[in-house]
Amino acid sequence: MNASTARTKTPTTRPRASKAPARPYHHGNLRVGLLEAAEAVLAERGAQALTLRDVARRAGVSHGAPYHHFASLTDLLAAVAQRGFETLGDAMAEAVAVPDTRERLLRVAQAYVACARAQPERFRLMFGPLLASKDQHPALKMSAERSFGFVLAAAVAHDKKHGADLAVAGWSLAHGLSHLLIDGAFEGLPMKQQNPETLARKLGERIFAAEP
Amino acid sequence: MNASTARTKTPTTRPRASKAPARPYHHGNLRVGLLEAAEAVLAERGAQALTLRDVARRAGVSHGAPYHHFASLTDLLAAVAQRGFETLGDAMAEAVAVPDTRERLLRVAQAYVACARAQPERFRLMFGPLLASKDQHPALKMSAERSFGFVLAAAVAHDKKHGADLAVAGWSLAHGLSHLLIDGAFEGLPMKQQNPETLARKLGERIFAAEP
DNA sequence: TGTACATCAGTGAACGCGCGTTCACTGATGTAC
DNA sequence: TGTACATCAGTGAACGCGCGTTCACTGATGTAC
Repeated sequence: MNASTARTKTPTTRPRASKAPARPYHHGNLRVGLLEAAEAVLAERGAQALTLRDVARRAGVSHGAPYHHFASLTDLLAAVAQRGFETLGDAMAEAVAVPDTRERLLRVAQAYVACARAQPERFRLMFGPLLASKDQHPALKMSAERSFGFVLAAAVAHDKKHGADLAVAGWSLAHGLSHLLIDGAFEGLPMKQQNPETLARKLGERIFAAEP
Repeated sequence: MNASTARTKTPTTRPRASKAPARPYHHGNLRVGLLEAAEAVLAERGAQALTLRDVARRAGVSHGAPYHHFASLTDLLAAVAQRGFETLGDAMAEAVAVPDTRERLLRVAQAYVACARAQPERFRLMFGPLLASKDQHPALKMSAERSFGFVLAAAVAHDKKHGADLAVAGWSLAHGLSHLLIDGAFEGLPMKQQNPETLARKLGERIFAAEP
């Protein structure tokens, strides 16, 4: 209802010597606008309830407009997931900037869990079946591999010999913990309430002691 | 294809003096038939591509028939997920039947991963967002809690003091590993190819050593 | 053993719905001269 | 600075589609007598 109101107050044609048009014919940066709208819808309703038309509506644009920027709904979703992996990768890059290799890994796990908790539905999308075939989305695949690279590198730096095992263990732990947390699986459990990222770190510590 | 063949061999309707009717009017056990059809469709296409009409088709029945057994599509899916948790719970019950508490936990982890790998799409459904609100499906919730109970009990039996932590760590590890395995996330990684359940056990061992 | 009848478990036509996608179009913008 | 024109980025009507669900119906089954 306020969308139409907002539109009414503007002449739109001939912006020249008039006020700033609230709704220009051209969006300006619709690609990004759509991605942001998609993230908003995603957070509200989840990936399976997300439709192209919803996203277009949210971006304040007709439902045909997105096709000038994305070939299909799946393409849009892949782009959203890609942004998610970029965010995750950036968080990991920051987490890794610490000298102690053990601390590095613990912080990577923390960052992983924090990312999942910050945008649960996006996290689900990133790893969900909707985009299971990442080969069809090379840019998405690259962003995902970048994130995974941080985990592996940190693990190898800590333990050259068992690096791969350590990486898989830590990654699985962080991944599983993230999923279970956002699913609320621990809610009925007899656990002292604690900050999830602290929990991630505490559980992560269990993984190191196995070194021979 | 063999379903119709199998059905052919049974008379059912007025077996009186005629040939065997290939398609009796009544299915006999449609509820179970629908669940099995749903599992087949699920395995082939995944949960988001699964439709009630598909399932009915697969079960060899009109698309209105399921409503005599399930109130809605969601109800059907919940029932499928419930069966999944029952299977998982049974596998855990078996895994747990071993005296050594440490071995017990390792075997629970193995069972968890095996269950996920046996029916990946069902696993996704069980933990996916489609049935996120388990409160609306009490039977599903109970089956799920039964499985989780095995993990917790095994962990507490091994370490009364840190049982909850151990349970959460092991459960997260198994859950994450399962997810990543069925997503094929490790495929491009420099890991020696190994049996996933063996991997589960190996990683699980890392978790114990942290005891003070 | 036979008959009447209530109940159960199917059928298949119909409903409205919102979706993804296409298309001819038009308004806005940028560039060449 | 002005004009012509190609190109870009929107609009909104239209398409066909398959979906979940409902409903009046009918065939099959079981039970009471």
